[in-house]
Parts: sequence; C-alpha cells; structure tokens
Amino acid sequence: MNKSTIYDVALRAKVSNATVSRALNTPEKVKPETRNKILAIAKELGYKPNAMARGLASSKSTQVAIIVSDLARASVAEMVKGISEVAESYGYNIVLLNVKGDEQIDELLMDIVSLHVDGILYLNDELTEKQSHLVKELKDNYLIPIVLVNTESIGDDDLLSVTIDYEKAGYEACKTLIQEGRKHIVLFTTQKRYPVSILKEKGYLRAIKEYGLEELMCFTSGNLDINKSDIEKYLNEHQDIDGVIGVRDSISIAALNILVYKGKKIPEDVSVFGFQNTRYTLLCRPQLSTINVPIHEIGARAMKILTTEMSGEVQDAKGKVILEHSIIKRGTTK
Amino acid sequence: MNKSTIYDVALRAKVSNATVSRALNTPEKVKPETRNKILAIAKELGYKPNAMARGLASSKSTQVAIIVSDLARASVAEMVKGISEVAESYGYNIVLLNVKGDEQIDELLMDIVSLHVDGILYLNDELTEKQSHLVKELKDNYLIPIVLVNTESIGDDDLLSVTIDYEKAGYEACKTLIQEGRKHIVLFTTQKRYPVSILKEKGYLRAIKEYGLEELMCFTSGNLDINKSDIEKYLNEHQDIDGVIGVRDSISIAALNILVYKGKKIPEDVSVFGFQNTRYTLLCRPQLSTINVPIHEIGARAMKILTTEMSGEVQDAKGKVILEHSIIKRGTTK
DNA sequence: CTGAAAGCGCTTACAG
DNA sequence: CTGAAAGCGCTTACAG
Repeated sequence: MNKSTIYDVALRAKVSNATVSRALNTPEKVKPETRNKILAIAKELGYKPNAMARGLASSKSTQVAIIVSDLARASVAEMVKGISEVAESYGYNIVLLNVKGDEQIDELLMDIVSLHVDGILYLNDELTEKQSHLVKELKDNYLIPIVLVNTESIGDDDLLSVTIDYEKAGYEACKTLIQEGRKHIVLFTTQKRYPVSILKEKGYLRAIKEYGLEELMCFTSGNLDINKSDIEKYLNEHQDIDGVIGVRDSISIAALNILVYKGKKIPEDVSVFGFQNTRYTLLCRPQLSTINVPIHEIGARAMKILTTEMSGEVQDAKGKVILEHSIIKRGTTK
Repeated sequence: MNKSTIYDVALRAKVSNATVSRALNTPEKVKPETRNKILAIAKELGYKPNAMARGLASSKSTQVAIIVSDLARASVAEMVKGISEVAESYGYNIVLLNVKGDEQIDELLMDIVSLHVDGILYLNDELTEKQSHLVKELKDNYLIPIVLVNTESIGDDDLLSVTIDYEKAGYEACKTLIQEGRKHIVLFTTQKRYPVSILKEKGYLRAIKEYGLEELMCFTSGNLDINKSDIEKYLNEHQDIDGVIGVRDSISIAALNILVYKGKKIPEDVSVFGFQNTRYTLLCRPQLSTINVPIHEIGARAMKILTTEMSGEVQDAKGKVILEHSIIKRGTTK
C-alpha cells in the first residue's frame, strides 16, 4: 500500500507542503537545493499528486472531454486515436463520452459540467441542430472551451471548428470522376441531414452542374447492413451508373462490392470514390480511391486552439479552421 | 455564468449543505418534503455537483480507466464502444489511455494512480510480460481493481480477466477448414508474442496434429501495410495452400485479397477464416467467416467484476471468466 | 525563497 | 431526520 500525500513528502523534507507543491509545479520558485531534496524524497516515497485534489484547488482538471457518436466507425476511431495522442502530449487526459442521438444529450452535457473538464472536443460528425444549440449554450453558460472537430456548427451557432473543406472535397471527388469520362455519377449519402454530408452533397452538385450532368443522389441509412439493400436497389434501378461516390468509405465499399457482384469491372466500367481514407480503403478489392483527411493535423490544431482558449489568452470564440485535404487515387479509379 | 454550489442550494432551501448532499446521494435519509424542496431548488439553480470535490471527499472518482494499444484497430474500437456503453450505464465515466509499447507504460500507470480511478479495464490484447507485471504491481500496491479484457495475464500474474477461449476458437477455426477437406492450412499470426496470439496458435496446432496435417505458420508484422508483403511472399512460396486462418480479421482479409489476385477462387479453391467479427468482415468480398466475440457480454461482465471489486465485497483477486464465442460462416468458407 | 492559512466543494461520522 | 464540524489533498495569495 503506497499512498503518500504531499504532507508526507513535506514532513520528510522538513519543509512546508506549500514548498513541496511549488517544487513540483513551479520549480523555478524553489531554491535548487531544496527542490532537489524534495524531488528525491517524492520519488523515494512514490508520491503521486492526487489529481482530484489538485483539480479542486486549482480549478483545472487537466482533462479534456472527447464526444463521439459511434466509436465503432473507423473514421471516428482513427480520429480519436490521433486526437488523444495529441492531447496526451499536452498533458491532458481524455474522458470519452458517447452521444447516442439527441435523447440523452442533455444528461451528457450535465455530466460534462460536473466533470469540470478544461475543454471539449466535439468530434461527432453526426451533429444535429439540437446538439449544436445545446453545445453553444454550454459554452456560453459555463464558459468552457469547445472545439468542433471534423464537423462544423449549424446555422448561426458560431462555434469554433477544425475541419477540411468538405464542399470542395465533394466537388473534387466528383470532378475526378468526370475527368475520367464518367457521365452518370451517383452520390450515396446519408438519410440524416448532417452538416458534413450536406457539404459533400453541395460540392458534388456544383461539379455536376458545372459539367451539365444529371444529379443522382441516393440517401442511405448509414447503417452497414441496411445500406447494402438501399444501394443494391438503387443500382438495380440505375443500370447506367458509371461513377459512384459515397460520403463514407464504408458506403463506397458496400457499393463497390455490389457492383462487382453485378458483373461490373472496377475501374473499367465504374469508378468508385470514398471519403476519409480509413483503413477500410486498404482492405477492399481493389483498394479505394478517396479523400484523405489529415487526422493528426486536425487533432493537433484542435488541441492547440483548446489550450489557447483554456489559458484564457485569446477568446476569439468564433472561427473556422480549414485544413488541406488531398485526393488519393487507388484502384477504384482510372 | 452558472456555477452554483451545494451551499447556494442549501441557502435557498434553508437547510444545511449536509442535507442537500443527502437529498442528492441518499434520498431515503431525508424527509420527503425537505427532499423535494431541495431537488426543486437544485434544478432551478442548475446545480451540478462538482465531481472533483465529490471524488476528493468520498475517495471515489466514478471514473474507470480503459487502457488500449491501438484504437484505430476495429476490434479495439468496437470493444471500447461496447465497454464504454456498459460503463456509462453503471454511472462511470471513461478515461481513455493509450499504451504505446513498453516504453511509456510506467508513466501511464503513474498517471492512473494520480487520477484515482475506481478501476481499470486493460483491454490491450498486445499485452507484454513487462506490462503484465507492472499492472500486477499496480494492483497490489494501490489495491486498485483491474480486469484484463479480451486478453489474459502472462505467467503467474494472477490477474482477473474476461475473455473467450481463444485456444478453443483457434482449434475450431482450424477444424472448420479441415472438415471442408482442406489439407494445407496456414495460420497467419503476429511476430510479436502476445498471449492471445499464442493461444490461437495452440488451438490451431492441436487441430493440425489431431488430423495429422502439416504445421504451416507465418509470422507477420501486424502492420496493415507490411502484412501484405509478408503474406504475399508466403503464399508465393506455398502454392498449395488451400486454407487460411488469420489471427485478426484484417490479416485474413489481406490474405484473401492476395489470393484472389493470384487467381484463386474463394471459397472453391481456398477457404479463409478470421478472428473477432469486426466490421471488416462485412466489407470484404466475399464476406469473411470468422470467430464471433461477444463484445457486449465481455464488457458487461468486466464492469460487473470491477464494480464488485470496487465495492470491496468479494476480493477474489484471481480468476478467469471465459465467455462463449461462436463460429460465423460467411462467404469465405464452403 | 519559504511558511501559515484559507479555501476549493463536497462527504460523512458524530450528536442530537 | 437534520446540523455543526472535520476532513479529503491539494494550490495560492499574502507575509515575511
């Protein structure tokens, strides 16, 4: 059993607990001699500051909440991994919170208030209007720094966000297929109206209109199993499709597989394009062409903004940071 | 700005803060009349108990640490999702911690001590001997409940674990292929010696020996990119392979794709079998036959053990809980 | 550079 | 059923 407190260290070092605290947190304020002695004793005693006590006294928890919708999705998991690595390097611990739709969002936010986290990374691309408003309220009422990650706020909720230009990405995805000579390009998107999906659609539509092609959008459930039948039905009714874009890699791959089963050659007969560059893209056959999202940069930037806000230096409570994405061509495009 | 404390509530309700605390935590100890009044005022004031203060006073953080190696792996992400849902239903918050090999494991554990989490879920199937020992030490020195999830301890570190019988699963996977008439069954496993991989290998070997077949094991890096060349090389050198088992779905799928590119028909020429039943299995072509791991049951059971240990009731500090797995046959087996 | 003291916001025996 | 009081383990002005 090993639970020494700051007093145990102070006692052994023959100093006050205040000095021990300083030796640990602001070493420059302590005479080197004293400091070294304290540090040695702390180590010897296996002293580990109690984060709760420290948090209570300093009103800083050194915890950041990460809010996700569905961690089982590769894009989400990969992003959380990237962000948590950055957060750890900043000395923050991650509290992982799951939003399941709009029902329990109130509880969730209450929970966060209780936790007194130093900041919130909201990386739920399935952000709804209700959530957007509540998050804004939370920020305003409790002055807690919040950054939306890989998504952006809805309407006039001017929340900070770090993301890529999904409209442009959608445009480029579509244009890539157009330039391959595709004439009948379908966009498989989500039934639910999420900000990011909508942006991708806009970009797709812009390219379609620019080149005078036909708009072809199919709204799938987003659920892996159900998607399949939605997509299958659509492709059966539209035999002339020669280009497919999915708003998620998983959707694109579902379509890819169906196309192959229908006897299409990829990419000879049909080009397929995804979004996010998840691991899925490497496990399908052929490997999926997609939009690459700079996960680590996004995570790093979001944490940077959060720390700046947390330090209370600059409070530019609005603004959107757009990072560069790139197009990755693999086997599903020519 | 909305930061009322327990005193604000007490003041308005004309009671002591102790009574407010009781009304919130042990309502049966407060007269209904008083209780309702307090609850109403608390709600009106938007009072949210400060988790750090509560934790400090009660020495219970209601936080559980989840330790993972690589959240970007589907099996890990899906498991974390399942477990965090269970933990949330128990009222615990999740602190997500990443182990990156053996280097920073000491820091990580120190961090956990500081955090004063109520329990630890160690769901790193890439568990090493060093980690196993340190975790055991942590448990013994700080009396903190720890459960290994989907993995098990090494050597004589008698840590609690909740997992499936991976030896049996390996045996069954191999036997499934044998019963399809396969004679040259290779096991693609990881170079690094993890407890779970080793169990799968044992099971594979048991079936191979039982039926007098040839042992064929190939040790891959575990890294998605590198795996591919390892596997490709192996398959080129062993043209007679008619059965493939991978210790992870992703490895099996990598092999599956290579086989198809080599002109093999799946499952006519070669059967392929995976482990874990991740989402990957639904996105490959054909869909992968695999061992299904009961994620939610594992999570639920692990949390149950943790809460029991945390309550200090039973302290059966050793023991292995084995849950039932199942075999899922899809398109990669006959 | 160091110490005494107050305070962070709760919980929990102890009395009554 | 309720209150006064001590205490959880730190931090941080304030003095010196």
